[in-house]
Amino acid sequence: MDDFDLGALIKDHRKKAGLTQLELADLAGVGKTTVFDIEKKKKTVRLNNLFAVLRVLNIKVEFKSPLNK
Amino acid sequence: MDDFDLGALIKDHRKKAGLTQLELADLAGVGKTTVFDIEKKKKTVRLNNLFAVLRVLNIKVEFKSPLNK
DNA sequence: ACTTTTTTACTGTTATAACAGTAAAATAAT
DNA sequence: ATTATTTTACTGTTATAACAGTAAAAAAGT
Repeated sequence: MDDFDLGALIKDHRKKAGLTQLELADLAGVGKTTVFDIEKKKKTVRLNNLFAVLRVLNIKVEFKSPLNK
Repeated sequence: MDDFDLGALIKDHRKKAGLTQLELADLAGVGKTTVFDIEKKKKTVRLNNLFAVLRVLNIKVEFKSPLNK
C-alpha cells in the first residue's frame, strides 16, 4: 500500500504533460524542492502540497477498505 | 477529488474498530493531536503520518489517472 | 563537441506540523 | 443525576518541511 512508487507515477505524468519540475511546482503553487522531494519518494511531505501536485496532473486519489469497497 | 471527507472515513473506521483517538494514535505511532487533526480534515498533515493511521485501519490508497486507468 | 536545459544536491532561513500537557465540552456508561 | 470516558480546543516547545538561492551533475538539443 505504501511501497507503491508514487514518485515515479508523478514523474511519468509530468513528463507526459511536457512539464519541468519547476513548471509543475509553479502550477501547483509549491516550491521546486517540494516537487523534487515528492518524486524522490520523500514521505514527510505535506498532504496539501502532494494533492496540489496531483491535481495539476489529473491524478485522482481513492481510499478503499474492506468495509466501503 | 480533494473535497472528499477523509476525516469522516477515518473516524468511522476507527469507531468500527472500537478504538479511541488516543489508542489509534499509539498504534499508528503518532500523537493524539495528529489523529484529531486528520479527523478534522486538516490538510497540512504529513503524508507519512496519514499513511500510518490508514495502515492501522486497513484503508488502502489508490491513485488513478486517465492514463493508467 | 558545444550549448542549453533540466535535474539533483546542498545550504541557511522561516514557517509551521507534531507533540505532550492541560482543561473544558461532549458523550457514554452506571 | 453522577461518574467515567472521550473528544475538542488551547497552550508552549521542538523538530523539521518548505522555500529560494546556488552550483554541480545529468540530459537534451544544436
